[in-house]
Amino acid sequence: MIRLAFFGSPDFALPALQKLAADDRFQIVLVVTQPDKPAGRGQQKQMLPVKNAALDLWLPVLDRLPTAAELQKLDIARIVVVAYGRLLPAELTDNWECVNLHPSLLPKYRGPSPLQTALWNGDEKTGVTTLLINSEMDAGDILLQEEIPVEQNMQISQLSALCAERGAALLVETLLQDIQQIRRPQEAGAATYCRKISKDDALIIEGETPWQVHNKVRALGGFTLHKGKRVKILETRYTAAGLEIVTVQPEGKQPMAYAAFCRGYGEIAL
RNA sequence: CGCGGGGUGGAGCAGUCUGGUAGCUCGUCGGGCUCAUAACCCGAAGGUCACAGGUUCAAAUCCUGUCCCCGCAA
Repeated sequence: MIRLAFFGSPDFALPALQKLAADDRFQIVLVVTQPDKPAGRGQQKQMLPVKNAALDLWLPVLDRLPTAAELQKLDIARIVVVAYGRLLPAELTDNWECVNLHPSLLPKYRGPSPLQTALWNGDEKTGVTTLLINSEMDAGDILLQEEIPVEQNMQISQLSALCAERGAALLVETLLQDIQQIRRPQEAGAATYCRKISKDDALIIEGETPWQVHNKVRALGGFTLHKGKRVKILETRYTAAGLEIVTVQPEGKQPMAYAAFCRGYGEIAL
């Protein structure tokens, strides 16, 4: 049984956590996650998805970074990192093999928003990569990689769920390999980076082509201003005929079909 | 106590400030026109105006309380 520490925070990390926890070739001896944050309407403190899931699985949870000394006592073989949310300190990466799951075809899209960026750019394929963590973000040696095709009308939620699932399987496979045997360095010159997404990126700008609008909507959840109100464009469909708005949500209102929206508010000019 | 919007026939909205017996664009049903239609014309059904209490001759509308939904932000 391979003893592991699992670092992760958001939904994307859940399939990996659950798969590893359910597999009796592995034993998760510690789950490390980000501390609870005030979130949502009302600013109540809320547990992050991984913390929640870990508690459900009766796994020990730590919501701060452990020191090397603390980890030493647990006698772990490896650290597994899936969307933890911050860089690991050198005292951890130097002393353990830290296996990270990254949802892109590295060295393409190093950084915090590979899935969104791939959709935003309208890429036809993306993928999942397992790699060793070093001191530079997403730049460590690649272990295993798998391509995933991206359909034209795929939404970020679907792509994310798909990559999380495939990634979890890839992670299991990786952890059973002889890591020193399969590691190969990234082609540094081919590296591209994606940046952190901000809410303003989702604003649909005048002059964008239908294809650009579509990609923005499915990647970031587009919004526009209509008669002074903010309107989210939740779903669009892109076909040979052009761009079709499917679902929309005005601020303070329930999501609604675009046809229904038009009855009350009039058509959106893009 | 983070900021804010909203709950009106099946859908989306107007009406609320300046109380006076419910309206618009659709949908549904019936009829008509047409070679035909998601087009056009005529007609019909369908609403406890979120809930409770209060003010008033009179409340969707003003006051108080409750429930529910949502946007921002983080």
